[in-house]
This record gives sequence, C-alpha cells and structure tokens, in this order.
Amino acid sequence: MADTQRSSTGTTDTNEVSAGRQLVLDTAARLFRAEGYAGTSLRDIAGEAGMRAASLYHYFDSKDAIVGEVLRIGVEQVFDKVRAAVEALPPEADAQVLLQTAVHTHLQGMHGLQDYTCANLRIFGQVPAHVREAHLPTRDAYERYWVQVLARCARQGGFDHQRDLRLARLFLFAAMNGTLDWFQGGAVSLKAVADEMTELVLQGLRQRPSKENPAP
Amino acid sequence: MADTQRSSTGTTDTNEVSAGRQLVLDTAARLFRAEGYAGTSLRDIAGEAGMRAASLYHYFDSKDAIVGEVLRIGVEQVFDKVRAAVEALPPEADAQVLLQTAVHTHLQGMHGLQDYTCANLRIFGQVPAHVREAHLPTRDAYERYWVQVLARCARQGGFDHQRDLRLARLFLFAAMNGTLDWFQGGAVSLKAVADEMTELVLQGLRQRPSKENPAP
DNA sequence: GTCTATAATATGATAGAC
DNA sequence: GTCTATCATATTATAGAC
Repeated sequence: MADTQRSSTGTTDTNEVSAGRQLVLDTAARLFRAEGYAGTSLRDIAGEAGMRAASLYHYFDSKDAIVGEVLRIGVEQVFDKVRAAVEALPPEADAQVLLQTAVHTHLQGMHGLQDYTCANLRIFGQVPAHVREAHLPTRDAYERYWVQVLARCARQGGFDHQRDLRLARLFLFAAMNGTLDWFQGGAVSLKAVADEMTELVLQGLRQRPSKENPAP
Repeated sequence: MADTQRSSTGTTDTNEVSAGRQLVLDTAARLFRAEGYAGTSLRDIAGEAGMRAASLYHYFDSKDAIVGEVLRIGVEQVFDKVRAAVEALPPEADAQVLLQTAVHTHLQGMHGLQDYTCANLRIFGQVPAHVREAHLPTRDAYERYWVQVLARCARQGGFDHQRDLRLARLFLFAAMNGTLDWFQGGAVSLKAVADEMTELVLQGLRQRPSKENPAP
C-alpha cells in the first residue's frame, strides 16, 4: 500500500514527503477543482504532472486514495491555521477580535490553498460514497471547532437565543466559502472582507429591535 | 434538431411540452446534482428514466444539450418567481418587506426545484466551456436583477457607501444558495430563515457604530 | 521511479429496424 | 418514440521490463 501518512516518511531528507507525491496531489487538486471527480482521469493527472498513468500507482493505491488525500488536506491545513491563530489570542480577547481572527485566518487558509479547498467544496458531493464517508469525520471536527468559537463569542453576553447562533454559523460558513467564487484580490483586501463579515454576523447576533419596536 | 424551446410545442394537447422530455430533464437534473457532469452517463439517465440511451436522442441532440437545458431551467424558473413576487409589491413597500419578499421567494424557488438549482450550482464550473459560456448570460441577467433590488432598498436611505452594497449582495447570495446544503425543513421554516437573512443584511447595510465610537 | 503493453469495461454517438 | 447493434474512443487498474 502506498504511503498514506503525512508525517516524516523521508526518503533521503529529514521530513521531505517526496516531491513526486506532492506534485501529483497539487495537480490532482487543480484538475478536480476544474473538471470534477469523474471528469478528471488518471491520464489527465499524470499528463499534467509529466508522467504516465501507471506511475501514479507508485504513490497511491487508487484514484480514490488520491481524492481522499486532496479532500483531507483541504480541510486540515485550514483547520490547523485557524486553531493556531485562535490559540495565540489572549484569553480575555473580546468577541470581535476573536471572530475577526478566526474568519480572516479561515479566508487566508482557503485562498492560500485554493485548489484543495475549492476542490473539496465542489466534489465532496460527487465522490464515491465510501470516500465521502471516510472524509466526513474530518469535516465534522472542523465544524465542531467553529461551534466552540461562536460559543466563546456568545459567552461574552449581549447575544440572543440559541437558534440564532446555529443560523449565524451556517450563514457565515456559506459566505466565507463563497468568497472562492468571486474574490480575486482586487480593490478590497481579504482582511477587509473578513472584517465586514465579522461585523455583519456580530450585529446580527446582538439583541436587535423587533418589528413592533423598530430602531429610530 | 431536437426541440429546444419551452413555449407551447404541443404534441396533441394545448401546451404540453412532452412528458417524455420532461422526465428526461428531471432525471438528468437529479443525476447531475448527485454525480456531477462527467459522472452522469447517458446510459444512467436513460436507465433511470426507463428507456435506452439511444432514445434520448429523440428529445435532445447531445449530452450538452441536456445539461444546457438543466442549467437554464435552474436559473430562469427562480428568476421568474422572484420577479413576479417583487412586481406584485406596492411601489411604496419599504426595504425590509422588499428584501424579505425577494429572499423568501428565491429560497422557495430554489428548494422547490432542488435538483435543477443544486445541479446548476454544483456542475456550472465543470461543464464544457462552450456550454458554460452559453449559459452565462442567463446567470448574469439574474445577478443584475438583484443589483436592482438592492439598489431599490438603498434608495430608501440610511445605508452606507457603495462598496458595502456589493459585498452584502455577495454574502447574501452565498448564504441563500448555501441553504441547499443544510436546510431540511425541520424546526425553522424557510420563511424564518429568509427573515433572519434579511435582518442580518439590513443591519449590516445601515450606518453602524465604528470601532472608535462603539455601541452602548 | 518510470515506462510499455494490455486487460476488462464504460462512454457519447449513429444507423437503421419496428 | 423506442429499440438492438455497433463504432471509435476512453477509463481504472495490473503485469512486468528497465
């Protein structure tokens, strides 16, 4: 079975994970993103990586092993960055700083690893069932982490009831992930987008004037 | 060339568009949504529709003609409903009613035609280039309509500068379309989701307290 | 680590009978 | 309007040489 772990399986160097393997993954991610799962053949991946289809089997057991790795990397690398950034904050950081940091880091992570994250969002629903099921725990773990982040925001008070928190999380995730479809690094920066999103969600979560008692 | 129009090309009845053709489209939309463009073969579509692959060519010229129709229907049917609902409003309707109506109708349209709208969002990026380019004007027209709707909201005053309006539209679209990934018709109704989204966006667009001058 | 060759199967599309 | 039969090509995966 081809090497399926990430941790230091160095060939000659200390923790080099094999340049060939990395090239195959990068190429696969780019093609899966653009052509979909079934639309990307092993010949396509091999061709763009400068080798023949049979050579891919030196690095991976099957097409599904490749796509499984692409899916995993797309989530875990963003997760790692967001967790590191949030843990680097002081315990007394307020809701705005906390959410700004998490959102900005999530956006940076996604756009820095575009082919993987975009491929993940686009092909997750069309990958063979056993690949999707094997990947689900990775997605769920990241989602649960965001539940924690928003709960930590809510602990600082001034928020509405529980239901708003779930909806706010779903809106926020959709808005963040949606940036992959339009953000090109033009006039507004990723940081500005993150701050706008944070503001929107925090405003939405605070107690608001009702219809019967509108704002002035 | 197979019939590519939608308007009354009745076989025997007045404006019946051929039950066979409709069955093919419905089946194709469902499969494209679940398996992607390349992952859905003509044999798959035909099999689920109770016929043989060759019979599909009685209704359509090619696979691309089928996918083009699925894409078009996914946008146009929602567009038609949203426009009708907005035009039915009195001219003096305020920003909240206007946006609530547009958002709720968009959500209803999407979820009523799930296979088409979801297929559209999922496979648009992986369809052959000429199919995508042919479909683009349809998408653009709907997007421009939403620019108008938000501009009409903004005309009622109290909003910030132009940039916020574009970001708000992009956030809103991502959040609305994202409901297809999680909404199951459980505890909250689609109307409740629409109202929450509307509130969030309107709060975000109104002049807000800055960091230097925070809310009480 | 990469190749050629090949097996077994699936694909979009067409021809032509009924 | 649906079928069977078929063409030309593409697919994942394996065997085995270098």
